[in-house]
Amino acid sequence: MNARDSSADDALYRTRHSLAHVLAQAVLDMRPGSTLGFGPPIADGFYYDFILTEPITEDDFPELEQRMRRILKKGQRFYREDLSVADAFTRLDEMQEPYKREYAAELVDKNGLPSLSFYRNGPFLDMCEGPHVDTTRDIPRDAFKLRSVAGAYWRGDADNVMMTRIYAWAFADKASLDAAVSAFELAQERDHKKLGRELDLFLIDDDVGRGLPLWLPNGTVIRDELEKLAVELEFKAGYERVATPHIAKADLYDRTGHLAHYKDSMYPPMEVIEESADGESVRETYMLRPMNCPHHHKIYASRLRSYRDLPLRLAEYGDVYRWEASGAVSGLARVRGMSMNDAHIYCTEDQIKDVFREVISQYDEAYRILGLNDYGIRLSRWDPDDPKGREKYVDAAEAWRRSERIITELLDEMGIDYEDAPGEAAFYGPKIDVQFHTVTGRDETVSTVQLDFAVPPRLGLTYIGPDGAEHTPYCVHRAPFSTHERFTAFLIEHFGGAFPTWLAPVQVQVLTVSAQFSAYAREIVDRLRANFVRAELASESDTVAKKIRDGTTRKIPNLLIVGEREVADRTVTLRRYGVKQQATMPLDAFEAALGKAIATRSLTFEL
RNA sequence: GCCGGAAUAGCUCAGCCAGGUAGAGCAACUGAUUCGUAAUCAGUAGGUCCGCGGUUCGACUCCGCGUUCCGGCACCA
Repeated sequence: MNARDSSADDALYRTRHSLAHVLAQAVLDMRPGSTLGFGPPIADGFYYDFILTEPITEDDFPELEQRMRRILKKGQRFYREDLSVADAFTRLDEMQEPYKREYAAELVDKNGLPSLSFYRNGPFLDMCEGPHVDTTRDIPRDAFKLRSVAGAYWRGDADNVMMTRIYAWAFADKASLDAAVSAFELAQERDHKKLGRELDLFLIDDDVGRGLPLWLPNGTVIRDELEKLAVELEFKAGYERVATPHIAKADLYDRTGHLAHYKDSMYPPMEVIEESADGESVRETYMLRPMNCPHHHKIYASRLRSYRDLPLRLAEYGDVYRWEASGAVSGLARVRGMSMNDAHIYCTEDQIKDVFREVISQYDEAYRILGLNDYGIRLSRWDPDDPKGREKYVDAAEAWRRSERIITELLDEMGIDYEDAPGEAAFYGPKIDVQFHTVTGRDETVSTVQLDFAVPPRLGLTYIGPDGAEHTPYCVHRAPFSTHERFTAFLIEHFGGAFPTWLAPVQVQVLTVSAQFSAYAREIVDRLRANFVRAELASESDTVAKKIRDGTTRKIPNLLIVGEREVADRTVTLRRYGVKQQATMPLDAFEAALGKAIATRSLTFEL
């Protein structure tokens, strides 16, 4: 069911898959009359979906686990049985498993299977491909743990019934289970919502609205530093910055096609009525913009463009608003108002590959600076067979094939490994998504490069070619730093809140051993601040131990301790976050090293 | 949006199951302390127990509705 299942024969797969059956048996025992969905192994365990007669909550887990262990103890043997299609259907009807029955019919229809396999262990019977362990005694009783209960649509389709999914961890032995559970708990500590509160980075206030974060001073520093970096990288690559308003007339989004595809996830229209000079009232409809491209397109279209002007690169950290589904909104990761690291590159078809190369190398540079390397590339393509395709994609088969071919060739030429993802394209064209594996165990799209063949012609964008005739440019959309919101959420978790000096809200905190040294401490702070270092003086009335504890809790990267010795020698004692060993050095040397670490955006701070 | 769970001081949480109108630690504030490496001491203040309704002599506690958050699913230009 996913890529990880290729090792279908290995023992752990069989253990997890068999445990799913054991869970189902225990659930049916506890909730007789419930019906089954799917119950596959997954990366760290397994789940099983049910329609339950009575809800199950996490409070039921101890009892459920106990029932499972009892089943394991019994040593139920797994028996496989292959039934003809007709017999299989009859049996599924007898079992009163309508969802399994539906799936069986589809397997037979689509794949033309001549027979279907069933597995029985003890009283439990399930239509299933296998393989399984020999007996439930082969499964370690202390290497699984129920994790959570969740809702999930049957077959992943929101038009279907909602089932109850029970997730569990399962491993080959207790040590692996314990390791996975404690890794999970550790990851919870890095949750950006938790760290965002603890480090005073942002807040979300009900009176302002769901999904509309307010950036606090500390968080704003991170935003500003990221934006500064983005602007530098873009400047070097020949981008020109523009600034455009947060709203536009609804008609514009009608012409681009955004309304047709995304109306439901836009804030509703604002109607205004104005009186014109001749006394007529003129009604106009405005919308909060859900993306910046139409505004940039209008800048492109504001004058006649020659092929000599291309590629033309327009960049803006643009604020956009999207009516994200209530259940999707979460912290900074998914919001309704966001600031996007946007740019649109207008180019000819011949230039597409070069533009992509340039953008990809910019991504490499950005990731290198931030020390990000745990990611994969996904080629997000059109899916011509998608039953909902008419709503999801522009209808232009030839243009889809053409643009996808260009990008596929490019990826191959660059020797980039990618995951092919039909059905993940934007409505206006294919894209390359950078999928990060986050420390909290999720996969998420952080950056993206998109090839848009559809919107420029709709807005009548043209350039004059060498042949003297009008042509339509392509538009490449790119956002290496995603939105400030999502990217910061990602970085908070990546760094666990302990940002490198150049990104840290407070870069240096100076602590005195006692208040009698505060003149020197203040001098240091003033000197650093004069050089735009975010330095501050720690509270005077606390003990040294307390000040160190506070600075460490706030994850300030550099604590400077000054006392009698430092004042006498004009030195500072540097205590780096997470580094046991301190170093005492001349103030000048510290300033020079710090200045260099900040200027080069160093992750480590070499002394 | 859907399924399930939760909401008590700025934060972390106890009290609620068995109704009798709130408690701790940290943070904050005030004072004392001036200290060499992860919590100095004392005091003060801080709560429409998410909101609205219902049951009850009486509701933080029970019930209903709503809001927000969390875990997932769906969605993600």
